[in-house]
Amino acid sequence: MTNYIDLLKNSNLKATIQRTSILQAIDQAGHINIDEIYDHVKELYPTLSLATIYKNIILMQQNGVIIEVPMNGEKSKYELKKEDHIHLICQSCGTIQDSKITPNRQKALKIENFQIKYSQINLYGLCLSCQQS
Amino acid sequence: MTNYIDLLKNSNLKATIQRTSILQAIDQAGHINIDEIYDHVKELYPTLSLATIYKNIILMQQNGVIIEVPMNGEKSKYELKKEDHIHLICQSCGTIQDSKITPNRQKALKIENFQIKYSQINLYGLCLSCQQS
DNA sequence: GTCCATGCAAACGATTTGCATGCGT
DNA sequence: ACGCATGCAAATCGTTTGCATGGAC
Repeated sequence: MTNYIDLLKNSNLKATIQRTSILQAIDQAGHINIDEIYDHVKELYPTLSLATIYKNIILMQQNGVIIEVPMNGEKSKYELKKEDHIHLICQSCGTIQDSKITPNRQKALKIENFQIKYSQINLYGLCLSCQQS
Repeated sequence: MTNYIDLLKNSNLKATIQRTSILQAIDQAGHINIDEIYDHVKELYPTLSLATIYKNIILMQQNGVIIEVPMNGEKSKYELKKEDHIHLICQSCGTIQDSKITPNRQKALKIENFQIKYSQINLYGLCLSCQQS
């Protein structure tokens, strides 16, 4: 699985144990908010402080290691940076799935007179298992 | 232009002058955050308090009169509820344009095994006039 | 050894709450 | 007249900051 140390060094950040722990928490969860990162990381490093998480989340965003996923009403979640993709958010169970932006989709989203740098697409609804229950 | 009193009554909310002022501020701006609403509304009703805005924003969201537009990094903006649409957000000048979800787009976004209730699509980039400068 | 990162506690700012009064119905 | 809405001030919560110490390079 991903080597968090290299990920940090390649982004010009020192590889501290706090940072690799935060990345691990994000990677394992897929999409996770600050408090959840704190809960997760505290088990491995009980002395890690919330302030450190806040400082590093900002830093890692600036350095392109992670990205913010603003959530309707709730606190933003974070994910490791990867290709642009769509989020499918289940309103019933809360799980978030990723879905690719296919060439077809990309074409459909093209817009005259506006040059797209990146897209942020959240589709809210019901996942398969929640549809069935 | 929209009749804010009816809009409120149809949503089972009392039509107070504070509420119509808030709706007017949102409608005129198109997309606006809490502080901007406050600045705008204070000119018409200097006694209107921030607490009232917060309370009503939550209420009007619950009653489907307005919707939240979560913004990357910044404070959420709000807009009057209307058909699902795409937001084109200029990273240079900050303006937000709306763009329709055409049948073609809708089709491209369809997803197997996920039932979409509503979509939240923000495309970040450069608007025409900022591309030119 | 140097410089940056961490962790604590204090500061700050945004949002929420409780309650007495006012207003829409 | 009734019950909800408002506005103030206080309380609360999330986030940021300053600074002394520790750790990565």
